[in-house]
Amino acid sequence: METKIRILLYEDNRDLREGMTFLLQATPGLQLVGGFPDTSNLEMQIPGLKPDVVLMDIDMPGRTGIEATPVVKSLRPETQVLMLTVFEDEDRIFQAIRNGASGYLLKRTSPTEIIAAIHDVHKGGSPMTSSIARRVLHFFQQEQPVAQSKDYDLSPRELEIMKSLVKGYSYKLIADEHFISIDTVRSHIRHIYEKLQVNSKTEAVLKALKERIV
Amino acid sequence: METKIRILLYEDNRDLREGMTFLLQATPGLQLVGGFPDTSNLEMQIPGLKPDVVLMDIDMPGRTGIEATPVVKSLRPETQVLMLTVFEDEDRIFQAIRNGASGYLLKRTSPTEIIAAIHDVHKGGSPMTSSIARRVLHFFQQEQPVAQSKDYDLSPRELEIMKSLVKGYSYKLIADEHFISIDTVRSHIRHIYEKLQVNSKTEAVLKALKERIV
DNA sequence: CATTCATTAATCCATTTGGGTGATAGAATC
DNA sequence: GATTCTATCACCCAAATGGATTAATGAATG
Repeated sequence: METKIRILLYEDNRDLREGMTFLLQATPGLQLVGGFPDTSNLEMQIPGLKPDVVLMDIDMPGRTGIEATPVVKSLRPETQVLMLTVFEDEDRIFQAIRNGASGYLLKRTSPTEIIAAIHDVHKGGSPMTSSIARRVLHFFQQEQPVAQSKDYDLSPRELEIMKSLVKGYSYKLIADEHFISIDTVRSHIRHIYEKLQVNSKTEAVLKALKERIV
Repeated sequence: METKIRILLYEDNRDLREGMTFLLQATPGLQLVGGFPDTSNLEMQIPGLKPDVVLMDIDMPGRTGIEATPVVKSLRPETQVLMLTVFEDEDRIFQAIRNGASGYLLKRTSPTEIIAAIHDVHKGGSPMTSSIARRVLHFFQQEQPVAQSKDYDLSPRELEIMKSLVKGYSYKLIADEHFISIDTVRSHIRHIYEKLQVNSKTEAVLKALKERIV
């Protein structure tokens, strides 16, 4: 065993924090470098303690774990944040993930699995309680299945124009971008509308995004 | 142990298929109901064999596992599809997930873990190799962190109008939808543009979607 | 009570967009 | 060689949109 994984713990519940502290200190290969009940001193603690992995509770007084996560990532991008919480609602899961969390465990996870997850996240994996993973996958599955995503058969040029539309450009801008006249742009766009069965820029853009045409 | 989990296997490599067959048959609690080298007879096999869990390879002759997955889900929605493959590229991962896969394991996963994953997916979880999970999370992290998602301070009414814009409605439609005059709609929309710092419907809709205002 | 904000509405005007129609040239297909 | 598809451009017209301004009402805030 070369260097130990440096762990920093944020958890406001005293019992839980002490339990985790005990667990982490008793585990070879891990080094607990700190444990705090709130994130008010993140800006000092992260650069000072240089943790490899931060175990982050969500519901804490002051700055929540969700708000603290992007701060950790900006202070020290190589630090991996592992959420360890009781919340299982999609909102909080996705907020945590979008904010830079690399893993998401429920507190009922066994000590063995928590230790495994710490190693896992440190190696570049993303440990997740499987019910959390299901919710994450569910998010993707609300979109169109790719196999039956219809082919609208846009020509190469029409696709380019479509992309410009999705950038929010006006006809004039698109014309300048592609060095063609505005009437040509309009001509392409009319063909696009016909193929997509829409009749306005906004509808076309929405359809293109939803059905992943661009 | 009440009823066994019914497993169906699709894998074109003969050695692998036989190895998996051996493993699955030797495991109590699981019942292998079939193993095939291609998905050409899905439409007969799924309703006939009523599998609880399908183990699906991606790269097969004829219909690939990615194309077969939505067919399985439409033939028998309660069947869980577990991808078992060597491909680790984001495209295929996301295609499989969007098409309805409930788990995604790499073939180098150990037999013990594969068995655990089958139980897991059958219980409603989503087992994923942690490197796969990392890629999935990475997808979300390309978006704006929520904590610093600016608050554009739209009024309740403006938010409603915004939502209608995102549905692709014209001014006239929005007016009808909310029983107000088209001029009122225009008034709200101008305020929205000012707050979002944009100056067209498409830009507003794109910004609303990207920054999750709606 | 004065001020601010949200909601409603209107008018004027310029620009953008959408629909109809037609036309030309080159490439590809049959 | 005829046909079809793509990309280009043009002209006309109507409808939709965007910008500037003004204003009345009511609710909320201070």
